[in-house]
Formats: sequence, C-alpha cells, structure tokens
Amino acid sequence: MAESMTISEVSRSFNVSTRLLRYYEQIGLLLRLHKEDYAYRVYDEDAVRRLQQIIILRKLRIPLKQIALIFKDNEHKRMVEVFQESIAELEDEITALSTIRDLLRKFASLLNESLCADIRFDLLRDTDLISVVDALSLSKINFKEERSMDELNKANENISKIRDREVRIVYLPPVTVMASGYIHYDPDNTTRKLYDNFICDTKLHVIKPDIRYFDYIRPKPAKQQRIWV
Amino acid sequence: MAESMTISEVSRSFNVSTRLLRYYEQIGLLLRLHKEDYAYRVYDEDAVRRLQQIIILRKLRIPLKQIALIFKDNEHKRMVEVFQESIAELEDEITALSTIRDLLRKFASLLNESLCADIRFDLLRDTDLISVVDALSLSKINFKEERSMDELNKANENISKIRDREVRIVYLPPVTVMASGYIHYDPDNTTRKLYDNFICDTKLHVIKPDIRYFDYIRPKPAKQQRIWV
DNA sequence: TTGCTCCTCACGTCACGTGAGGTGGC
DNA sequence: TTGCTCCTCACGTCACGTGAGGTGGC
Repeated sequence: MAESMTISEVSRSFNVSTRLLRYYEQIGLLLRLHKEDYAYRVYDEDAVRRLQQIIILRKLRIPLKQIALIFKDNEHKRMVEVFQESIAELEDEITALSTIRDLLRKFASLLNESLCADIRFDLLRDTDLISVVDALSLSKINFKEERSMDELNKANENISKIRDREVRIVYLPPVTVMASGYIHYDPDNTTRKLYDNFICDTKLHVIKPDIRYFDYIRPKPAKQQRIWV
Repeated sequence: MAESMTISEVSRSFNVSTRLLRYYEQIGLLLRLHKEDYAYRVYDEDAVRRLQQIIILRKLRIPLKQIALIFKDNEHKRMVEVFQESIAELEDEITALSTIRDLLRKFASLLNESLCADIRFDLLRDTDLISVVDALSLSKINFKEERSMDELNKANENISKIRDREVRIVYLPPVTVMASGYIHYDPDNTTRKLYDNFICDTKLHVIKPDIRYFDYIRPKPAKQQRIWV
C-alpha cells in the first residue's frame, strides 16, 4: 500500500522538472526517504502530498520562504497571515501595473497621433507625462517601503490631470456580472417589470442581498439594457 | 555651456546608484566621454539626457533589452511596438494577479470560517478549489506560451462554479467614471431630465461619443442614481 | 554489454545591491 | 599627507533551466 515513487515518476505525474524536485529538497522544503546504499531518490506518500501542497501554493505565487514558514510552525494563523500579506501585495501590484498600463497607452496614442515628425524622444520630455512617471518607483517590488503607495496615488492624481476631458481614473476590481439588452418604445416600464419579476421569481435579492441593479439607456436607437451586479 | 558631470553628481541628481550607471555602461546602454589619462567617468549633456530617458522607460517597466532596441534602430515604429507588447503583457499579468488574489481571498475566508478544526492542509485538498488552482501556470511570466491565457480563462470559469450563487467573474479594467445620486418619488422622469439637460448643455455626447449612460435604482429607499462612463 | 535513469556540480537568468580591496585627485 | 572620490572585480539575489560529465541498475 505504501507506494514509493522514483523522481521521474513524480516529475511526470506533477508535470514538474526533476531539477525542481532536487531544488526543493536542497532548500529543505521537500524530504525524501534515505535508503541505505541506494543513491537514488525515493518519495513516499507523505512527500508526494507535501509536493502537491507546495505546487498549489507556488501557483498562488507564494514565495518559497513563505511556504517554508507555513510548514515550519504549522499554525492555522500563520497560513492566514501569509495569505493576507500576499493579497495586500497583489493589490498594490495590480494598482501599479494598471497605472503603468494607462501611461503606456497614453504614450502609444500620442505616438500614433503624431506620425509626421520625429517626436519620439520629445515625448520623453513632455512635462505633463513626465511628472506622472516621476511619481513611479524605479525598484519593482519595494512595496515594503511605505512610500510606494503614496507615490502611486500621486501618480494616479497626476494622470487624471493630463486630459481635461477625463474626470477620474479609478481601478475597478473583478466583479460578478450578469447583463442583458432589450429594445422597446417604452423601455423603462416594460423591461423593468420583466426584470423585477425575474428577481422576485428567483429570489435573487434574498440569495444575494448586496446585489446592485443598473439600467443603461442608449436613447438614439431606442435600446435599453439593464445590468445587475 | 557644455557642462560635464561626475558620476556622483549624476547619481545624486537622478537619485540612482553609481552601480546602476556603471551597469548601464557595461551593457552598452549609456555612453561616457573618454578623456585620455583620466580613469574617472565623465558624463556630457547627451549622456545625461539619455539616462533620463532610460529611467523613464524603466519606470514603465520596459526591460533593458527592449530599451536597447528602441535606441538601436531608433524608429518611431519600434517604440510603439515595444509599448504595445508591454501593454499586452501587463493586461495578462493584471488578469493573472486578479485571479490569484480572488483565489487567495477565497482560501483566507474559508480558513477564517473554520477556526475550530485543523483544516489547514485539508484546504489544500478541497477538490473545487484545487481544480481552479490547477488551471494556473507554475511559471510566472511565460505568457509567450499561448496556453497561459486559455488556462486563466479556464481558471476563471472554474472559479465561477465554486459558489452557485455567483454568476460570473470577469475582469473590469480601469475606466473614467462620473456618478451622482438623487432621491425622488418619481426618479425616472425627474432625474433623467436633469441629466439629459446636463449632457446637452455640456455637449458631453459630442466631446465623448463613446459615453455610456447607466442608471441604477434602489427601489426600497426610493433612491435613484445614474452613472455614466 | 547496452541503454536508460539517475546522480552531482555549476553556470546562466535579470537588474542591479553590497561589499572588498585598491588607486587617483584636490 | 589626509580624506574623499572613484575604480574594478566579484558574490548574492530568486527559482529554477540547461547542460556537462559521470555512475548505478535492469
């Protein structure tokens, strides 16, 4: 019953390299059985289970040091702490990347607008844009330094000043959405009733009390859509 | 007029390390003047301007190799290409990080719910959750492999199946938003007119023809809000 | 005996940070 | 002559990938 596996068997079944398995062992994260006078690695059920847990945590981008922490003092609490920290860092990273992406889009559209002259590097002198970029940090993931988020917020404030037609740029996290469209000469009363009935029938407002219910009107083609979230 | 600067002067005025300046020189990105019989580095105006451009591009997380490309065949087109590629990668990264963050939140809340037993590692066996994690890639930024986005979409589909109360999880990128609220016994006709007038007066539909115009009704407290994007 | 699996180094990655140890310039 | 600036190696980072060169097991 207590089956043991060779390194290549483990490697194949988890679709990871043998180098990875040796590396995890080297840093003390994954243990193997030591059979006497037998140099080959042998993995028992415990080791395999451990590996599976490591892989899951790695897919969630938990650093190996944090994974080691979770396994070391194997407290319920520690795992939550590590997760919360990761979540916070991810939030910051997502905000940072979104800011950078917006800036790159702006640079790219400015470049496209001016196909004529060679404004390529003049672009890198545009005072408005540069002031926003300046607020960014050079070091990638130094979110431990408290400054970074302030800098990003500053960058976001500045970015909103660049074009006066834009009101504000915010970050919207992923949400659960359901949407549909409808065309009618009296969309308000007709569709709203349809949806109200649907919500009542399915008891959606009970199942999901924090539901939000929008409708969106395109006056010209006499279309109506409602979206609830 | 043609002032030249020492390495420490440049370092201080741009708030970068001298190591960085030497490294950029080492990889052929930043040139210095070579004075005879003088081993110290001397930077002229061109070099300083170049450094400033490099720093800006680095803050936008353009890799040094791509920056070298931009400077090498200094075509307008190349710069746009590099930016577009970065934007696409950022999109993917943001989606990936958002997916991971959602998963971590789910793990964390499940851990908090079950303070009683030691389900810490059982959590890592929850088949529903694991099936979602499995769809994630182990290697961090291998988005050059086309598979990754498919995997992420698959992960997003699976994540939506976890709780049957949830309909769909999507990623909403940052948008420009303006919103306001209003309370009235006949919100539809009253507020809509107010906003229609505002839009006509400001010619918002002309300035921003891709505007979207939502309204959102909270029936119970007789509140109405409209949001346009 | 022939393949095949497995082993242990060890270098490369990316963009620098951080010393060590030494020399030139005012 | 004394500090100070500047120089050139060179190791460390993070999580492995990618060989090189050699040995054990069926």
